[in-house]
Formats: sequence, structure tokens, C-alpha cells
Amino acid sequence: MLKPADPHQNHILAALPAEARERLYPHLELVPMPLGDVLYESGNRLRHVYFPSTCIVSLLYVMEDGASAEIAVVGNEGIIGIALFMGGETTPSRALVQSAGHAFRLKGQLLKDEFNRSGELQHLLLRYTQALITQMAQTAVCNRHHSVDQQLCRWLLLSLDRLSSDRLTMTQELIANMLGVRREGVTEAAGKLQSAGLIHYSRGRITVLDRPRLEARACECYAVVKKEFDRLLPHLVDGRKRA
Amino acid sequence: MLKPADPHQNHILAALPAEARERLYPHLELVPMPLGDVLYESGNRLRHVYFPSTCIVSLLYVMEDGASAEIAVVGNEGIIGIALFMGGETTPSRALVQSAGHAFRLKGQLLKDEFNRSGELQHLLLRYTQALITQMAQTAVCNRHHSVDQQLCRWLLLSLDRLSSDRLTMTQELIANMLGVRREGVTEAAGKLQSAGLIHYSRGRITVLDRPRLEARACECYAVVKKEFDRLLPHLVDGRKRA
DNA sequence: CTGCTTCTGTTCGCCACCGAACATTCGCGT
DNA sequence: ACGCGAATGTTCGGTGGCGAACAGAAGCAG
Repeated sequence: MLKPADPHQNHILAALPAEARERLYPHLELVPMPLGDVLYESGNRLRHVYFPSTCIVSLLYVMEDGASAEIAVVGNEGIIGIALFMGGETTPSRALVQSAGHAFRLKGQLLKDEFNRSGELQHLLLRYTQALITQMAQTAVCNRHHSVDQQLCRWLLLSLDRLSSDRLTMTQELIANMLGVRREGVTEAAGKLQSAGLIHYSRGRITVLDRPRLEARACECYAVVKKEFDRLLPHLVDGRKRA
Repeated sequence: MLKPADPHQNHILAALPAEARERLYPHLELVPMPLGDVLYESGNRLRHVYFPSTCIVSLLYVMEDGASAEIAVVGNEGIIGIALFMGGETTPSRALVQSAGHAFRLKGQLLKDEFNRSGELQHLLLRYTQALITQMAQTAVCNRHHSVDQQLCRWLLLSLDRLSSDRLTMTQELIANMLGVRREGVTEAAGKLQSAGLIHYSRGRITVLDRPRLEARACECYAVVKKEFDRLLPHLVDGRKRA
């Protein structure tokens, strides 16, 4: 069902008006995104932006002592490299492929040029950025107030939404890095979810069996973020039809 | 020394080129910002944006159960109401005056019009927004990994930087709300700082006595955010001179 | 099939922070 | 100058997550 090679797989690309599409599509390169690939490192200048089609990318901060925490997750609803059009050129975060797949790559300068035309792409990108801000802010709150159990549910749901699937390929170790907790904590939380029959997992393969109950178990943070994405990017939901 | 009525007190306003200034300054209203004032509530449509001159405003998320956490702090380096030009019109957060003072208020539409001219103001606002994103992301990481002691230091420093002063008017109860921790936790952390001779406080009045040691005690989060603000908004540091 | 690596499960002591309850002290208003 | 409310100080048991160490189990390579 997934057609990674179709730019419309990415909601932002799909929502572009015809002229913008004609300008940009010829420059899009479909690139494979292997698990663990680092798209950019903290402070590095960005050469390209990426529009995920079938992959998921995590934005995470890595601290001096090596501890890390995910601050947002980007899938086919978004773009990697907002610092380019925001004007900063770099950010202090790392972008890491969290779920393998494909993405469309575009030279940074081309994106900036199109952004500066102040057309639909600019509006799309700014609204997307606002949604991303919401996700980061909610992550901050969630880190402060919620248990690992709740955060795991939130994280699974956010990731699944970006894959249009009920399965993830992801070890508990990696999830722990994303959440910024110990691997054992994830094992325990995931164990509870499995015995409750909400998910099934085995050696890096996670399947969601009962999504409604998973949502019920997540903290409000998931719903807040989802609602805000839907509000800010409504036409992207069925962007293909607008094409 | 502080001249709240001078728009140049705000770094963004100060950095505007002459033409933009001529368009906007006549519409600026100096308004008092009393402690505890709520500039906007989660989900409310914004009518105005605010350019703080001598006040500090906290952006915070309030959860269903009443728990809260600050996600960013805005002073005279910034603006309240980025959702207006980002296109979302609202955000799920609350803006609360954390330190009384004054700000310049501008009708939302006027700001949007000026933003859409794609001139210097647009660049300034986007870069400021990126700096704000950094602050939120760092808050998320800090909430995950650092102790209340460290976070208190970070918070004091961020606040002081926005007041150009070594004194704050702020009870421990309010600080606790901002940090999303218990008041007792703040009492304890502040007590340590006081016995170490780094600060002095008494009934809502906090004075920093030894800033270098306070910085040494803060987590890296403070430095990361400060560095990023300086990098993204360098000309704002002495915006007055550019006028 | 064998052995090795990777992933997952489990345990233990430890500590920061929580929630609640209560004591104290300061300073403002009248 | 007195009294009340707000701000700060202190204590206690409880607990969620940490750090470390190790044991089983599932898949892959040869």
C-alpha cells in the first residue's frame, strides 16, 4: 500500500499548489533512510531538507554526559530542517532515523528560495512549525509530570500515527534512548502493556493489538498534540485529494 | 536606568529598520503588566501581540489536573504571540506575567501585515521563534534529566538575563509553579543556594550575590539556550546602537 | 547444530522527589 | 504596635525511577 516513491506520500509536498510543485518536484531526490542514520548533528550546517515518505525521524538532544531525550518526532506529515527557513541554519539537536524507510531530499537553497516567495509553502511550513512547537512543549510537560508507562503509550501512538501502520520495528533500548529513561523502565512498562493485551512485542517488533485502550492509558499529552496537528494542518489529512 | 516607555527597550522593536518603525511605532501602546496577569489563555484567539520592555512573561502549560510547567520565558528580547504570524492564531499554552513591568501592545492584524511584507521584521521574528524553540526543547531535556537544584539555577539565570538586574520579585511558590515542582523542593534548593552565599532571598525578593558560582551550579541547559539566543539574535544585543 | 550476539527479564539498594501536615516568621494594613 | 495572612521552614513515610549486575531467550552466522 505504501508507495515510498510518490512525493504525495508526504503531506506537505502533497498540499503544494501546482506551480510550486512544478518548481520543486524535479529537484526532489528519493533517498533511503536506514535505521540509525543521523541526518544532521547538533550545530552542523544543514545542506538539505528531508520530506519523509515512509520513515520516521526523531529530533533529540544529546547532553554532555551522553544522556539524551527526544524532543519531537517527524514523519510523513512534516519536514526535517526547519532551521533552514527559520533563518538559524543550524540547531543544537540531532536528527536520527528512528524507523527505516524513504524520504525526499531537497537542496536547502531551493527550499529557502521557495519559502521566500511567500506562497503556500511558506504558510504550510510555518503552520507545521507551530505544530512542532506544540509537540516540543508537550514533551517538556510530559517529562515533568508523567510516568514512564504513560509516556511509552504516548510515544507508541505518536510513532504509529506517522507510519499508518500497527507495527513498529524498534527495540526497547532505542525507545529508552528516545524517552530519556533506562531500558529496564521500558521493559517493565512494555511488559505491563503486553500482559494487559494491548500490544505484542518480540525482539524489536512491536504490534499494537488494542489501540483504544492504549490511548486510554496514555497521558493527555498525546491527545493535545494530535488535536493541534489536526487543527493546524487539516487539509494535509487528505492532501492527495487536493492534488 | 530602565525606561519602560522607550520602545527601544525591546530588542525586536529596536532592531527594526526605519521604514518598519515608522509604520509600527505609532500603533504601539504602552501597557502596564501586573504580576499574575494572564495575557492569553490556552486556545484563546490572540487579539494583540506584546513586546515586553521591563516585564517577564512565562509561557506555561496547565494540565487537566491543574499541574503546570513553564515551557519558555519571554522578556525584552522577544515577543508574546508568535502563533499569530505562524498562522495558528492560538496555542494550547497560557501566557502569564511572571515579573511585573511594562510592555508594548500591538494589534495582531498590524503585526501580521508587517510580517507579510517579508522584510526585516519577518526575519527577526522567525529567528526569535527559532531561539524560543531551542528554549522549549532544552526545557524538555532539563525536565527529564536534571535536579531541582540545577533547574532552579537555570531558571534564575534565564529570568535575570531578561531583567538586566540582579534582583527578582518572586515567591518560591510561584517558582515552583513555573518549574512544575513542589514548593518545598524550591525552598530546599533555594536554602542551599542561600547558605552557600550565592543568593539572598526574603519573602518574595531574591537577590543574586554571586552570579559566576550560580552559573557553575546550573546545568548546561542555561548555557545552551543563552548561546543560541546570542547566535540567532546577535544584533539585538545592542539594538539601541543600530537605531 | 552450535555458538555468539542481541534483546529482554529480573533483582537489589539507593535517592530525589512527592504528598501531606504542621510550625514558624515576616511584613503589611489599620 | 498588633494581628493576620502570606511566605518560608521542617518533618515523615511512600514511591518511581536510577545504576549496576546478571540471567534467560531468541535469532543469526558459520
